[in-house]
Amino acid sequence: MHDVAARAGVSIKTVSNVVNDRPHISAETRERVDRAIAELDYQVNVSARNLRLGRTGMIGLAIPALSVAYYGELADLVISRAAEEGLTVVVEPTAACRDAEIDALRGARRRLTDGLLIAPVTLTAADVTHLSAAGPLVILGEDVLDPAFDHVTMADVDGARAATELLLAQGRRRIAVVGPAPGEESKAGGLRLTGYRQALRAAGVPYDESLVVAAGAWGREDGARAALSLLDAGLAPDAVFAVTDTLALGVLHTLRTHGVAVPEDVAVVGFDDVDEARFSHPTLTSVSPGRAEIARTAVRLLQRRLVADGPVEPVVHQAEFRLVERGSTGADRAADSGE
Amino acid sequence: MHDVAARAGVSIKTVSNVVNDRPHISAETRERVDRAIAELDYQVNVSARNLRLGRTGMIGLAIPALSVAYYGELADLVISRAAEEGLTVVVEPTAACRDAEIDALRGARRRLTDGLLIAPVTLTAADVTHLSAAGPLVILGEDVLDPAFDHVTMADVDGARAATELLLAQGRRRIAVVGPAPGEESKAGGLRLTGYRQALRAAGVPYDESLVVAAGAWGREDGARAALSLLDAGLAPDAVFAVTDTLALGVLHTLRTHGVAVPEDVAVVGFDDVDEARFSHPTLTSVSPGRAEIARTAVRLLQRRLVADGPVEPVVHQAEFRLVERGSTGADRAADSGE
DNA sequence: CTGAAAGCGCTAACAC
DNA sequence: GTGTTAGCGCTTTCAG
Repeated sequence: MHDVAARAGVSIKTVSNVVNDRPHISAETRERVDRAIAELDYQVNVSARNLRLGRTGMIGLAIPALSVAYYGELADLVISRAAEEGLTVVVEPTAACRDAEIDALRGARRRLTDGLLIAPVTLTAADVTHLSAAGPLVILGEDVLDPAFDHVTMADVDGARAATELLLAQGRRRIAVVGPAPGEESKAGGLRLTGYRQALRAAGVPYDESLVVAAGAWGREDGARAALSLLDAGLAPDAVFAVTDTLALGVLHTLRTHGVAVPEDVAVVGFDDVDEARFSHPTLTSVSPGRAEIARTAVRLLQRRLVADGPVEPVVHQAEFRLVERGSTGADRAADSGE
Repeated sequence: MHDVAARAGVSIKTVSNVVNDRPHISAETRERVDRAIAELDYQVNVSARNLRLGRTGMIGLAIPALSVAYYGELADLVISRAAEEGLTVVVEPTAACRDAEIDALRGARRRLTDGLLIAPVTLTAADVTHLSAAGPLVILGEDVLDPAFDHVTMADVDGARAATELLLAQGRRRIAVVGPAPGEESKAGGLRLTGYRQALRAAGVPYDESLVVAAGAWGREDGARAALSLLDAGLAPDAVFAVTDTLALGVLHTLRTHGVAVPEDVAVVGFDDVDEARFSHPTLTSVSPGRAEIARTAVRLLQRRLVADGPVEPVVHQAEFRLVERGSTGADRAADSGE
């Protein structure tokens, strides 16, 4: 910067002003400085600027893993939105592990970033003591852990209700649910089960607990196994609502290998609307949780805290969902793929 | 740090020594400093340290997108290896777009990081002029763009040959290839086609160009479409080698919907060994390119440059592949999933 | 509108 | 073994 100033025949302060696009600089001076910058191939030193400004321009994104389709797609969106705000994202995979989530909250990495976006899987409301570690924070996820923090949630209950209503409208009455673990009322699976029950109640269809199958984890194989247990038990459902797309894809697999026609014999709906749902066989009807809106809102809320002087009123934002109908509920599939 | 020094009754320099684990510090002093650090909840200022040291402790990872399974899985591994080296990763999705790839190489972000790992999709050897932008660099990918840089490649040719040999050993003689675009000899598709041809030649099986089907892009739907064109053309292959798993998954889809039994009528092999291959129907035999080794080696090569004083001799490293046999070539599927 | 000087928090010579 | 001191490159009062 000294060199640039010397070459342009101005003071170092003027160079700084030009670089930071300050007003009150004569066009002629600005041009001279710009030329000097170009000639010397000068680039500002980010570390020095950060030191002086007391911020790093970076935010953390703590999620279970990038290899999980939902989070990989979310990360792409967050990175893109953050870039528009001039922010750089550091991804911290937590492997859905409690220690890693706490570390994201309190660890050294936290000092490296100005703020944190975290999608907690294992943390509970009781862990908010850990969250008290200072610094701007936005929580992504289903349940509101502590209303003292910003939350960006999705419409688990309403989305699940809409999915169930679609099945009911087709005359389906024995609608199985795959995924919810007992006792997880406030997590995604539990909330989505709540939406399902609301739809049943509104339609006057009795709730049959034997049609609810837990799935262990949320992988394809868990869905396949759950569907198998449904078939083996002779429960003869005429529809399945799986609380995630990966589970639904596993369900589709089992139904296919057992000669059950989808959607004729059994309709299937998932949740998440991952890319793979557009290409499965049949294509998968799913609740799109508004990933783009979630990413956008999360970055915006965090940025709001970054630029704020004083304390900021916490916000809970729920993204709008959309039910995307595809082949697994009999929708026209012509637009879905090239087949 | 001043406060810590004051409270511990030592100089600021001693605090620095303790924090950085320097030798020649009496246990007693160290303990006193540690206590003061804990009491004051002191954390080093990363920006200041970086400014002083002239480095940031961060590396970039430029890949097409995290939502693409292969790259999402790779990113998880790179982040984990980098963390072991004390490095923080900044992911830069390029959307397989030329401008974004050049920006990763020359843009402002480059100044923020000490080094860059890039998986170029559009850059060619001619673009090495852009690569000349200073700074440690490791190139991930199939072809060697410029031997002046470190490259971490995978065994495209050998892996494809092994895949083809497996099919030949089963007596398959009409082995279709899905994916290679004409004129991309040095890209992944072309290299994998080369391996296929080597295997045919070694087995004395004539190369039939009509069995090679380009696929446009590398999505599931592209594979489905390519398989359809094979069937429509009445080419009656008894096996398909798809140059990526996503293509292979599309191929499986089409075969299934057309009543072609896999592996009885047609065996299928993919390349990449993405997680989804373990759960498809049937499970997919695939060439595992050694993702873990690629991630490990790439981080190691970059770190080598980061710590080096003078110039470093460039290295080209090819990861070891492994052919993973699954249901789509008739392997025992018992271990693959819970079904 | 531009210049001079101070200092962000840390590390590394160099003395003691 | 430990203390003193001089910057790393930038932004920013405060003068002019």
